[in-house]
Amino acid sequence: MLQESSGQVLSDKKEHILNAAIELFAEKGFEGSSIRDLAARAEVNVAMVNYYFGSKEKLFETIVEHRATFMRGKLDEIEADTTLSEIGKIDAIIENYVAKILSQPSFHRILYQELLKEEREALHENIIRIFVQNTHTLRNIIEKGIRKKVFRKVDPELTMATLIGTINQVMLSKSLCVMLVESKDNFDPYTDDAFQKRVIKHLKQVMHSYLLEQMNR
Amino acid sequence: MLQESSGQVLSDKKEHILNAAIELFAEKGFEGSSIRDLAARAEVNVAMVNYYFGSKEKLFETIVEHRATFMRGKLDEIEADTTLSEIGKIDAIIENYVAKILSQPSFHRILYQELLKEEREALHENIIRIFVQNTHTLRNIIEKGIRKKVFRKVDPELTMATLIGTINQVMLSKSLCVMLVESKDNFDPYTDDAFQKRVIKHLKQVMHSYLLEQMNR
Amino acid sequence: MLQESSGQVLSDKKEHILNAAIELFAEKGFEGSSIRDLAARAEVNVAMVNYYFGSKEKLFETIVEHRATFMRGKLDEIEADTTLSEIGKIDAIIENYVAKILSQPSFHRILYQELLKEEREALHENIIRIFVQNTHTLRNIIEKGIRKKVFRKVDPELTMATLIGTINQVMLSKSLCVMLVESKDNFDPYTDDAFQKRVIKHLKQVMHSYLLEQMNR
Amino acid sequence: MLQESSGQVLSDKKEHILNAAIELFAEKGFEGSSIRDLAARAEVNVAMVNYYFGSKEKLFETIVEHRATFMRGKLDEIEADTTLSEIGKIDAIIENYVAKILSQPSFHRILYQELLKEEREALHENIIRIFVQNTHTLRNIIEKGIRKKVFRKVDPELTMATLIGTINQVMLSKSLCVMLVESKDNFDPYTDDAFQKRVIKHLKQVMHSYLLEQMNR
DNA sequence: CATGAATGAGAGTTCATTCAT
DNA sequence: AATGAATGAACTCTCATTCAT
Repeated sequence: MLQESSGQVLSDKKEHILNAAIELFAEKGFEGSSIRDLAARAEVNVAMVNYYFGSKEKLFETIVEHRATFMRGKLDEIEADTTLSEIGKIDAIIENYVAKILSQPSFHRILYQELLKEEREALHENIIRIFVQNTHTLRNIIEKGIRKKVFRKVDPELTMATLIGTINQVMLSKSLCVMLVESKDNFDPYTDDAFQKRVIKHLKQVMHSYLLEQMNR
Repeated sequence: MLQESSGQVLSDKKEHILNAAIELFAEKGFEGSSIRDLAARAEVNVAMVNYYFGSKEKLFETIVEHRATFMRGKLDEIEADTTLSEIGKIDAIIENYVAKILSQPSFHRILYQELLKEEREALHENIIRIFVQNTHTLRNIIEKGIRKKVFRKVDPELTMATLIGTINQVMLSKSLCVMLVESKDNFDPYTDDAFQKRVIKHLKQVMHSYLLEQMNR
Repeated sequence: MLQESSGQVLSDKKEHILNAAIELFAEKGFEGSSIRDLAARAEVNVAMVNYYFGSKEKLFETIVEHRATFMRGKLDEIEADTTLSEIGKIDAIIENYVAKILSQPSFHRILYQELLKEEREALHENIIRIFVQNTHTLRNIIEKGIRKKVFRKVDPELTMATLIGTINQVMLSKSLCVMLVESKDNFDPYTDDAFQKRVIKHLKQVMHSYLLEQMNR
Repeated sequence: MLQESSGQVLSDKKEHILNAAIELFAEKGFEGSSIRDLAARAEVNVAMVNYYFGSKEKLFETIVEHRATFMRGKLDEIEADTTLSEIGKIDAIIENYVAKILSQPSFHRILYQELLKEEREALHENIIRIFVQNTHTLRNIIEKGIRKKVFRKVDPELTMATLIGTINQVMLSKSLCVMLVESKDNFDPYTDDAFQKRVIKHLKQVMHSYLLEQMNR
C-alpha cells in the first residue's frame, strides 16, 4: 500500500521505464532482470536506464522511493478521525490496505522479494522503517481500544502481522491464488471486484471476532 | 517429489553444499548468489556444484525437492486423528506449522522468494501444488467443523491464508521482526522459545475467536 | 601547420574549451579524458566539442596545431642573429627553450604523452617533424661552431637530446620535481623564477663545459 | 632501468600476457588499450586477464611492480664499489642505465606515459619513489666527488635530470630517433650495438666535461 | 573422484556522437 | 547558434559451465 509521491512529476519516458521495470522486477526479481531485458520491454535504448536513473540499483531505489510512502498519510488520517470508533478504524484500515495492495500487485511483489533478502541494507531498512511506522499507528489504535475496553487484550504486533499477512498470502502468487479460490484460468483476482470484497469481508470478520469483547458483537 | 524425499540420503558433502546454498540463497536470492560465493562459503571447489548437482538451477530444484515435504504427512495425520476435535485439529496444525516454519527460516524464505516471481514455471507449480494440497486438507477440516456446526460459516481458503500469512509475515525479515517485537538487537526470534509460544498463542486466539460459535467458547 | 597558426584567432569559447582540454588531457591523457569530463570542466554543453571541433580527435589535433609553433620562429631568428657568437646562440636557445616549455607545462606534457605512443600516425609525424627541424637548426649552429673550432667535435643530435631531455626530465611530473628539489609541498617549480634560473644556469654550464674547448672557457 | 623481481616465477601464460600487455600499453597507452585488444594480441580468452590479474588496473600494477625495481640494486652496488673512482662510478652508472633502458624500450615508455599523467596516485607515487631513491644515490656520489674536489660544485638533482633526460629523449619515439640519427628506415636503434655505444660515449663526454675540474681531465 | 584452469556469453556501464529543436 | 535527449558501440568484468588431468 503506497501513496503516490505527491507533487513530483516524472517525464513520460522515465515513468514508462519505471513501470516496465516494476513489471519486470516483479516477474524475475531484481537480479534476474537484465537492463537489456528491461530496455527491450520498455522499447528504449539500453543506455536510457543509466541516462535517466544513473544505475540499475538507483532505478530500483527510485521505484521504492517513488511509490512506497506506504499508506502513511491514509493511516494517520484514519487514526485521527474522531468520527470513527476503534473497530471502525480497523475496518477502514482493512478496506484501504486491501484496495491499495490489490491495485499494485507488481510493486507489492517487488517490495516483499526485497524484504525476504538480506541485501541492499540501506533500502532494506527504508522499507522496514515504513512497516514499523505503520505498525505503531495500528498499535496505537488497538491499545486505545483495549484501554476503552472495547477490544480484548490482544497482541498488537501480531495482530498487524495477521492483517497484512493475510493479504500478502493472497498476493504471493497469482496462479496460487487462482487455484485456491478455484476460479477459471483467465480470472485475475487482483482486478476482480468480487474477490476484493471477499478478502475485505473475511479480514473484517477475523478482526471483529478477534478484537471485540463478546458484548460488543 | 516435493512431498517425499526424506527417505533418500544424500552424501555428507552434498548435504553440506545444500545447507550452505540454502543460507546463501535466502540471503541474496537465487540470481544474486554466484556459484563462486557458494563454493567459498561451503569451502568446496567451484566445479563441485556442477559435479554434484549438474547445474545451479538443478541445485535449486534439489533444495526444494529435498526439503519441501512441507507438513504433508503431518497434516494428513492430524486430519485423520479421531481423538481430536475440529478445533483441536486446528490447534495442532498451528503448533506444527509454526514449529516447522520457525525451524527452517532460510528455506522458508527461499520458497517465498520463488513464489513471488513468475519464473521457473515447473518449480513454481511444484511449490504451488503443495500449498494447494495443504489448503484442501485444511478446508476439509473446516468444512467438517461447519457441517458439525462447531465452526461458523467461514471462508476456508482465506482462513488458510490468514493462518499461514500470519506466520509468513513474521518470517519476512528478521530485522523487521526484531523491531516489531521491540527486543534487543542480538535477539533471534526464530530460535526463541518464548517467541514461538507467543506466535502460537496469538494464532490460536485468532482462530478460536474466528471459527468458533459463541457457545463453544 | 604546426609551425604557424599564431595568426589565426579562435573565438573566445573555442579558446576556452581548448584550454580546458589541454589541462584535462595533460592530467588524464587523451583516452583517459571523456568529453563529459571536459564539458563539465569547461562548463559548456557536451555537444559543444563536436559542434566546434568536429570530434574529440580533431580537438586534439587542433590543440597541437594551435600551440605547437614550438620555438620555430625564435630558433631561426637566433640562428640568423650575426651579433651572437656560437656559444651565445646556444645560451639564447637554452633561455628560450626553458622559458617556453616551463610556461606551458600542460601542453608540453600532452605532446610527450603523444610521442611516447605509436598511435595517430599523422599527428605523431607532425610533432616529430617539428623536433627534427629544430634539431637541424641546432645542428647547423653546432657544426658551424665545430668548423670555427670554438666547439669540440661533439655529437649534434645527442647534444640536442641532452638539451631538451634535461628540461623534459624536469617537466615529467610536478610532484617528482618538487621532491627532487626538496622544496615545500605547495611550491610550483614551473612558475617559480628562481627555479627557472637554476635550470638555465645548469644547462648553460653543462653545454659550455661540453661544447667549448678548454681555451675558450 | 629495471631489475627483474628476483625469485618470483610467473606461470608461462601469465608472463605471456604480461609481455603482450607491455607492448600494447607502450603503443596505445593504458586507457587506449582494451582488454579485447590485449586478449587478441596475446591470443588468449578475454576473461584471462581478469582471471590472472583481477582487473586491468591490477595488471598494470603488476607490470610496474614486476619490473620496476628501477636499477636499485645495481646503483647501490656501484656506489659501494671501492675500486671505482667517483667519475668511474658515473661511467658505470651511464653504462648500466643506457643498457638497461635500451633493453626494455616498451616498458620504459609505459613508465613515462604514467609519470606524465596525474592519475592513479598510488602507482604514480610508487614510480616517483624509485626515481627519488636513485637520485639520492647519484647525489651521494656527486657530493662525495665534490667534497674530494674531483668534481666541480654542480647541481646534483639537475645533473641526474641531464643524465636520465638524455636517454629518455632518445627513447621518446623510435621514429624520431631514427630520423635524428638519419639512419635507414628499418634500423632499430634500441637493439643496435653501435647506437648504444654512441649514446654511452656522448653521455660520458658530457658528464666528464661537466663534472671534472680542469686538472682531472 | 575431484579440481584448477580456462572460456563464451552476457552482465552493467560509459563512451563519442547525432539529431530535433 | 546552441543544446538536451537519445543512441549504438564498445568497454571492463563476472557468470555458470566445461574439461583435461
